[in-house]
Amino acid sequence: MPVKAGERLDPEATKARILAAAAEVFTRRGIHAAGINEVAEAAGASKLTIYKNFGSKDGLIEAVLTDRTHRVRAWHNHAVEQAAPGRDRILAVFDLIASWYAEAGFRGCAMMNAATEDRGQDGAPRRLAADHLAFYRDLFARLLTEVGVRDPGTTARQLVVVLEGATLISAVERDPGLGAEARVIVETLLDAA
Amino acid sequence: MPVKAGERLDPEATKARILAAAAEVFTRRGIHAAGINEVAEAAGASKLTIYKNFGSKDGLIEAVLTDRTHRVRAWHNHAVEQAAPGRDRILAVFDLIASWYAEAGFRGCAMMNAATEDRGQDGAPRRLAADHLAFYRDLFARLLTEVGVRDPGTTARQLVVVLEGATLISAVERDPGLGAEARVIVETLLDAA
DNA sequence: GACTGATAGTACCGATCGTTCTTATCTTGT
DNA sequence: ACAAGATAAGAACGATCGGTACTATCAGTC
Repeated sequence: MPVKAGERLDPEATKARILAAAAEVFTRRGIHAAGINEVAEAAGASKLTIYKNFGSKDGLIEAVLTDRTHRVRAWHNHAVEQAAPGRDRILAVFDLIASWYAEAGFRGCAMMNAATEDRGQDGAPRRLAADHLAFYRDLFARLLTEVGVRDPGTTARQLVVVLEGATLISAVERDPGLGAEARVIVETLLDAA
Repeated sequence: MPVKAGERLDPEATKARILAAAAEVFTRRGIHAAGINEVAEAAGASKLTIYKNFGSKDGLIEAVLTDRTHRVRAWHNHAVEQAAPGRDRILAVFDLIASWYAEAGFRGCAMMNAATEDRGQDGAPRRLAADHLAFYRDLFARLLTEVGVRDPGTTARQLVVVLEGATLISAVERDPGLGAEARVIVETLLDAA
């Protein structure tokens, strides 16, 4: 048995490697459908290491989703700061998601997918999905306040509906064109706000 | 072992009973998470009968989704015909889904949920989900043509984005209020179209 | 150079999965 | 009365699941 263990002894790197592999496998195959063995193989890790680091499959799922939502938030915050203040900052969010839809292997929003797979359960996935939606709502509300709309909270919720609707349909139909469509809807809603 | 088999010998009724039970279990627990045993128990049917009627779990899933999309289509077609011609017919669709969100046990759109659970796969769920979206698109396009908007196809796609976005968020957040929110968005889009 | 800690690989466990099969019971048609 | 067909109940099967245990191998430390 050729074994070459202990190759990378940085625990943090190992953990990150498992997280990245799990995110990829969960996205591509679905959380329920993917097994721990599959994640372990994709990560080049043993199941022992996965359970040492994350305790259980649910722990791994929660860690993957938490990591994902933080990355997405940082991603949007950065893109918004890059854009010129005003209406462009709102549209920058939708430009970003339009490019996301066009990525190979795009399968929709990981948080919404996980919450959907869980249906009735009130576990971490649903909580993280709700938090994720709240992030978008707060981000939009802040940007809408900057441009001086009358009711930022209401319009922000509208934009979240458009964002998630376009994301879902783009994933189901494999159509990156939803990004452009969402942008048009958003411009209409901003004009009316 | 008290056994009372052969009680209802109407094969069609048995099939319908299994379909209804499977739809309920799949909705409440998720398609992957629910097992055939669970469906059989909920239906008061044996696994033999399920496999005789539907061949496999995939066959049952496809039958449940097909039945569901046909019911939803009939439901919307009927509601639209009841409403006065014109803009009200479009809003009637969203009034209907608003009441749907408020139903106990609402868990979102069965077709989108099934397609989401399946992720990458190109099986029946994804095809049925795409067909379901196409139905909404065609329905809206027809109603929008009636009210004489400039580009019915484009606006129809926008309304589908709003419908599915509101449905997804309402399911994740357990908030029936998304129905009213969707209606406001739709009115704005109609005003601009 | 022995010790320690992290790891890969793998066998293993009980549970559950989808699926098939057997048996007994019931209804219907003759 | 009896045969035929449908069904419920549930045992059984192989596969796979989440999770654990064991072993061998490596890097770094003393």
